[in-house]
Amino acid sequence: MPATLTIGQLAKLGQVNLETIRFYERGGLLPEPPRSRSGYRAFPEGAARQLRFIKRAQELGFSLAEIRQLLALKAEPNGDCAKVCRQAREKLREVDEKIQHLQAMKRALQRLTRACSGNRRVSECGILENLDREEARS
Amino acid sequence: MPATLTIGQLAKLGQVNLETIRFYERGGLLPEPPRSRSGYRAFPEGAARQLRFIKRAQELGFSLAEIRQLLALKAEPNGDCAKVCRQAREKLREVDEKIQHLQAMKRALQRLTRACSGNRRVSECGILENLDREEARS
DNA sequence: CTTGACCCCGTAGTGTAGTACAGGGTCTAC
DNA sequence: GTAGACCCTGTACTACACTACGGGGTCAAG
Repeated sequence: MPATLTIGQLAKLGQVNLETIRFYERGGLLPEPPRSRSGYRAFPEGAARQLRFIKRAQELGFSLAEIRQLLALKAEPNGDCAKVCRQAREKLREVDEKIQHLQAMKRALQRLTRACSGNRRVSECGILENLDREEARS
Repeated sequence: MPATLTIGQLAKLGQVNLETIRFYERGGLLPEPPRSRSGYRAFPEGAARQLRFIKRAQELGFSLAEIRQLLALKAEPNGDCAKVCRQAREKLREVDEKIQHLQAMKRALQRLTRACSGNRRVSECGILENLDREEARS
């Protein structure tokens, strides 16, 4: 087992498309790896860790731009982690906001589905009437 | 006060960009309006209602493609509204799923922010460690 | 020594929902 | 009669995160 990975091996390991690796490299999310004589990328084991970091941060709702920032902070040898914490708290706030918003949508949709008996003609459909009405949604 | 609206008037009334109106027209969300001799669009009052319908459905989480379907159902004179209700219930389910997903993200972020005292160096940052770890998030 | 799997690069396309712009015509008021 | 506000068309651009493709080079097995 070699100490380095080809792009295809890294992609398989990280469960991502091979093009995604190149895309991340172009975007500065993965460092440019050394190359073999023939120009093939030879990723160190650390690349798999970094890829995992990216995927995990994504699952938490961080955009690639934000992940770039996190990686930059991580790379500063003597930086303190306060900025990282601030990022995480800010993201938490954003996620919370999205939840609030979706819950409002959910309540409105519940009202609508209750307004619908399901067997009337569209001309008397409570849902369509609601969306059509002059006033704000009731 | 004329019985018809110019595109600019409709845009102002509906609080959308004028280009959005043309975009909706191209996408079949607003019917092509009659034109003046000089080729200006002359929207009937109903266009403002339809625009409101679109915006309201959007607020509920419907995509433009779904709204196109709703409008088609609405236009069928003798259709029944069961399909509309199914759409609404399906959307409710989707919204609920998104909420679940975001709540999982929220919990994970809360764990992370608790793991961070805020004054350590990045090399000991609980958040970065967590994102970096081999195993699934704890 | 050829076949097939893999890799390279650069460019272009996907989907969603718009937004902007260039290069013109029209309409209203002064 | 001309300035300024409005309208027309078609095309291209935005953001986001990829994904695909064309045209080539490389590498290991048989």
